[in-house]
Amino acid sequence: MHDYCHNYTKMKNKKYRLTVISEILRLQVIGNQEELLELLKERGFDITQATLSRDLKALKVAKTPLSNGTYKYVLPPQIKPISDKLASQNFTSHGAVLSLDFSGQLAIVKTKPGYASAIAWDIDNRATDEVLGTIAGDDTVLLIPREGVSREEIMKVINIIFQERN
Amino acid sequence: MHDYCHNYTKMKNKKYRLTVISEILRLQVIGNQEELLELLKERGFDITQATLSRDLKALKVAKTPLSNGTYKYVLPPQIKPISDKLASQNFTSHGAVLSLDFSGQLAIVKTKPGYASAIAWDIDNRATDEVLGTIAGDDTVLLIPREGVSREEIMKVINIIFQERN
DNA sequence: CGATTTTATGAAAATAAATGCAAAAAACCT
DNA sequence: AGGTTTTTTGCATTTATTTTCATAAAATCG
Repeated sequence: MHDYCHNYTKMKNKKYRLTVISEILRLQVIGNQEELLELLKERGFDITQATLSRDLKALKVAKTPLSNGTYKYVLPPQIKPISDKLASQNFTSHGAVLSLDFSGQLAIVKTKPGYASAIAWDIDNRATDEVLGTIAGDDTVLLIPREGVSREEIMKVINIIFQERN
Repeated sequence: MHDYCHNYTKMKNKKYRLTVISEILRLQVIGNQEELLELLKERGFDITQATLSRDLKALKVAKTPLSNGTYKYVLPPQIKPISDKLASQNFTSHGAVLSLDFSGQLAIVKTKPGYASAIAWDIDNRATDEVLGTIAGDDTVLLIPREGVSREEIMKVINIIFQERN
């Protein structure tokens, strides 16, 4: 049985908290974690600096120097979400990607004829963390994984990007 | 009285040092100041971490989390006045080269969209000693270093060829 | 050149941030 | 529900970064 009595004052939902953190950072200049911690407390999030540090890491928030000699935590540039909507709008779900194979440190993506450039573009834009770069022919994409990224990780991300609908 | 005996090995010029720091950060992943300090020492800059902290602040270098769980110091986005662009004769100083990374024995040069072929041509022609060949996509150049050529050497030559003017 | 002001730097101290580890909470099964 | 696994968190501590303060070096000026 589900618990209908969600206690919002005490809510410890990480996802929600991350959202709130993003909002705060978008609207005001935060120079250190203590400061942000204070604002979060005001909003009912009773966490420690350790957790906040992890949250900021998860959000990929960077600490950057300002011209006035202070610092500011800044959100990463908006990343295109890998949403179902997006996925269903381009060929990603049209089966343009035929196969993925590996040879040494390189990966080869075979596509339908003519699709390689388009597929490569998708990969470049949506797997920036895992992929160093791509080079497209007509029906083949050469994919260079970032050093230290495993084959599994590449497979996973390619799967996510080009997942078939059922 | 002026001192004519400038000791270059011990050169403590801030401006130059900042340039070198920028170069390093542009080309490799630095996760903390100690690490960078070490690289600077190798290059003859004998400074303390305190100074480096100030340097990074001056350069507005941000510390940002990576998806692999580590951190990276990143330079602020390059702001190029249009007048500079007009004044330049070739891509070399247009900032068409965005990044240089390595994976195994290969190097990947990311460029502005459409620039890859041109950049590849420049590399082919000006780094014949270090580079065996290149393959260009749209915004990615796959660079195959000559056997025995180190990453450092590649970084160096790419830096020389595509150095930004101030 | 001296005197004065500005800038750069190191050493040490103060802050800030990251993390190992254990425990608590939540999510997942049968 | 009861057992199991995964995720989240706090605490304590480590590690990293920033800053203060004193001094040295460089630039400025009369």
